Amino acid sequence: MNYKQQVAQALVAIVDGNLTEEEIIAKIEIPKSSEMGDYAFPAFALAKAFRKAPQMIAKDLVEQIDQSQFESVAAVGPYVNFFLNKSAFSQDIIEQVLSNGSKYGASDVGHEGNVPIDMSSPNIAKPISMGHLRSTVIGNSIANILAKINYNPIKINHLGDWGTQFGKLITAYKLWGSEAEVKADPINKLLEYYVRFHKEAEENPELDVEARAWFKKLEDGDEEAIELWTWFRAESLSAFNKIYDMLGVQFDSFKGEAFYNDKMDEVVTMLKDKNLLKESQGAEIVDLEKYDLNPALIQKTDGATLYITRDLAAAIYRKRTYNFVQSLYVVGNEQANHFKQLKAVLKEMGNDWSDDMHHIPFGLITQGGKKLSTRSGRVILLEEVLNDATDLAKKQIQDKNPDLPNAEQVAKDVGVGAVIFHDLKNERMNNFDFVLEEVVRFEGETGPYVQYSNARAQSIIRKAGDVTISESNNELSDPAAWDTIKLLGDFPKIIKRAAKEYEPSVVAKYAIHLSRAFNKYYANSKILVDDDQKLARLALVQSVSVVLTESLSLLGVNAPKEM
RNA sequence: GACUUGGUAGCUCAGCUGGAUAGAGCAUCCGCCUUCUAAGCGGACGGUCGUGAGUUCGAAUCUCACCCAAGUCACCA
Repeated sequence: MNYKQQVAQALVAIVDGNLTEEEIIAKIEIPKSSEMGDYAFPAFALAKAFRKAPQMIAKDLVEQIDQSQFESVAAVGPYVNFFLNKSAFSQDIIEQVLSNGSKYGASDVGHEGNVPIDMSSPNIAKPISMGHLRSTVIGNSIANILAKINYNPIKINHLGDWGTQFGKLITAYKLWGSEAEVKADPINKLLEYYVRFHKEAEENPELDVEARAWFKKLEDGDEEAIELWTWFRAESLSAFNKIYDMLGVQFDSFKGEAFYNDKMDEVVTMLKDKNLLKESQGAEIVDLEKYDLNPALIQKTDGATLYITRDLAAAIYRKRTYNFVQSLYVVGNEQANHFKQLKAVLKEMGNDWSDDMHHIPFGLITQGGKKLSTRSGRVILLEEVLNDATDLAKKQIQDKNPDLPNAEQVAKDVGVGAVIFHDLKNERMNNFDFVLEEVVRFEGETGPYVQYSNARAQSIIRKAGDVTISESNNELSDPAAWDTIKLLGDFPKIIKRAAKEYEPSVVAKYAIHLSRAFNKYYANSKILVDDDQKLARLALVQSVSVVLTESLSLLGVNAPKEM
């Protein structure tokens, strides 16, 4: 960054006032390959002013420029290519990494502002699927990234713990369930009752009547209904927590839909007071025509409230409770319209802070090209995927490194890491078709590849034995190490971009690039040879490990020191 | 039909605010473990960047139109 400015300052002195420093900075680009230089200035922009061919301009600029602070400056076609001083740059970057450690790349963009993040949000009595995985790991990673630039993320698991399905569930349980069964295997049993209910209700509509009655009881605070609901919720939650533990994700709040039950009347009243509610086809709506949106349906014909009413109450509650600077919703793209409506209604109510609410959408996971759905039986259970991945990692360890200490834990780190990384490495919006062999792959652009690179770095440091790696005197001029060093320098910029775009894949891609550069480096250059740059090389290896570990940590992936 | 996403190598995807011969991984084929873990490294093969116009010195990138796929479109969440 300072370096780019250096380049711009050197240029601004010799362009005869035709371009400002800012304009030059905007034009400066980074060549595709470092063989072409570290920064490049295309001379096209000066062609008109100088009335000369860009190639000539580039040549002239190189002759006039003060080259003292660069390794070299060269004209290649219409470009002026700048090569940084490798020794000084490597010393600078390595010092920054080693002195800051895991805090390298941190900044104070957020000023500790609160950012509630609505994420994961599974439904009680249903298993956590691959779809929830996306919301969970994307939300978790965004939280980590925002914390890194000093926001205060608040991870909210907006549980689906209310609704007519509980009437069905209670009915089913009373008919076919048993306490012992549920205790033994809560999610699967509850799901089984639920599925059976749907099947039998097709032939026996009486069941639906019964279910509605039970839900009514629940709403009215009937003791037995509440007791069952509380129990189902607790059982489900403890099953969910098992999976969250595997993923290494913690939440700051589990306030779900039920929590907002007594907060919706206020919303409806507010809407009425502001004359926003209109009657339409027997239901109460908010007209959003001026936003080019469909009307928001606030109250059904039977007076019951809907999803959006609950989300309005939740949004208002979050503003009051956290006074957020941003409020995020990590929810699938298929709900894009809903969030537009939600923000529009809040805006209509006079809440300008609705501009600080952002829907963070993500693409669909399909199987065999088809949408997953609980009802059709196309479910991929996250727990099974994580277990399969861990088992495969275990096999891999037996194969490659049978004497590895702590093999169980490493297998978990690698297996689960592979699954999480696979989900985060591509842009959120991409859809992907679930193929187990793809998700738990350990080679190529994968989590384990990054973990392996870090483990190798750690291994080298171990082998170095009793040496003291210092923050200073790390002037590496070796061209073989150059790409790695430059990538280390990019890390702070990468984090800011990931935060701005709410895009963990930026960090994941970076981790792959750094791993690749480092693997290439140590595969061809021996680190542990006794010469005057040995300590500097070790400092670089240590820096790589610090940044890889931190990158993985931002993604929510562990970085074992040995694997 | 309207709106939202997306359409880059056989497959999965990168490509930052338009710029130098369009890059990875997987798959296929070949080479490298007597030297820091081969979960690695190197090489080969492979692309009219959906199509057609336009803006520009210059377009995968910006504008418009069209084609294709997925998703959404008031009483589920």
